[in-house]
Amino acid sequence: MDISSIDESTTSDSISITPPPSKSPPLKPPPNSLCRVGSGASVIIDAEIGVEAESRKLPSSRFKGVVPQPNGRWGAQIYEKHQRVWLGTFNEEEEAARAYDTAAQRFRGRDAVTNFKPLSENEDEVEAAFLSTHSKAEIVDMLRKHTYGDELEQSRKNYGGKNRAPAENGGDTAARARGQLFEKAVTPSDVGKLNRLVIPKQHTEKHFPLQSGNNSKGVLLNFEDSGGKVWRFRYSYWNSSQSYVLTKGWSRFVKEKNLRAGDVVSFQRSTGPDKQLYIDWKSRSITNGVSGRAQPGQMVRLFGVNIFEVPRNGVDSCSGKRMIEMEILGLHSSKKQRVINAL
DNA sequence: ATGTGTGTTGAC
DNA sequence: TCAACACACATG
Repeated sequence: MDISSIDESTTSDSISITPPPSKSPPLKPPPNSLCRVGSGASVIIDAEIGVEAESRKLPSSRFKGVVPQPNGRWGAQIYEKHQRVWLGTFNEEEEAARAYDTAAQRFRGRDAVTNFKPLSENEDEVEAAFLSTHSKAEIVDMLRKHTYGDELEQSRKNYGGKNRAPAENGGDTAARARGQLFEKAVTPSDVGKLNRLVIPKQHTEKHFPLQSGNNSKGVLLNFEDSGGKVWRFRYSYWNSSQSYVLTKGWSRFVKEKNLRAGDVVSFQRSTGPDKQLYIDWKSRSITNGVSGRAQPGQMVRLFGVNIFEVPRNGVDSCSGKRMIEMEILGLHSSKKQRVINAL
């Protein structure tokens, strides 16, 4: 694997790569003259003569960036700077072709020559935004893991406002990229004296590793918050209530973040090879003007510097950031609260 | 044992 | 830049 060598230069700047002058995308698949029979060794049938010829030769793909594999599957690859970037292997030739298309658009811009791509140009804005907010390495990683479609879908769902994270600058976002696992609006008991957070069952089964027989005492999970602070929670199953819960460590989080019933905690997991877990939170509804909290449109200032503008359109992903900004500035939690109340 | 994806080469 | 080919080596 050589993803690490992918350099990151064309991200937020407008596409400067010019398409090949003589070609006009999209590439249309040529007539189906080759038949792939079964899997493994290829058999090429000459349709004209009707003679079946055994051949060790692998069938060429009709698609750009797609190469046959010895076992009948298909590989996708793209070249950049004298180097091949492997995009993974796929069961279907078309699947590999789509992977190439995606990579081509990320590597070479919207006008890149592709196999299918410009078929649906309407909803492409979201995908274009998605591509531009992920590094090449991340996109390649998704393609190789066959998770690109899911990630894109996630991003569509989260596409509520314009407060998307800014594009990466040095290609360093590979370690930061994360996919949303789930969110929960915390209940009064989640932030009360029970010192636990109930994780909705459908989410635990989908996202969290605990298997009932496996670990009755639960496991310790590390979550990183937006300020880079790591929180360790015990994650376990409570037979009494038949629920999955975060216990030890949770109350400290509630206290430091000053979580209140109705606030939303969200969990993410790194999309990269490391499976780092992340936790973040946002206020229930800033527009409701919960006492002691910032109002919409208000500029949060600290030491004379504008650090955060409270969004006017209700809850969004930035609403917890004042805490984080203060953490960066090294304030203790008690002081943080005082600063907030003073705002 | 199987399959992936890299090393390599030569054409375009 | 690109795909064809062979096969080292990763994977289970």
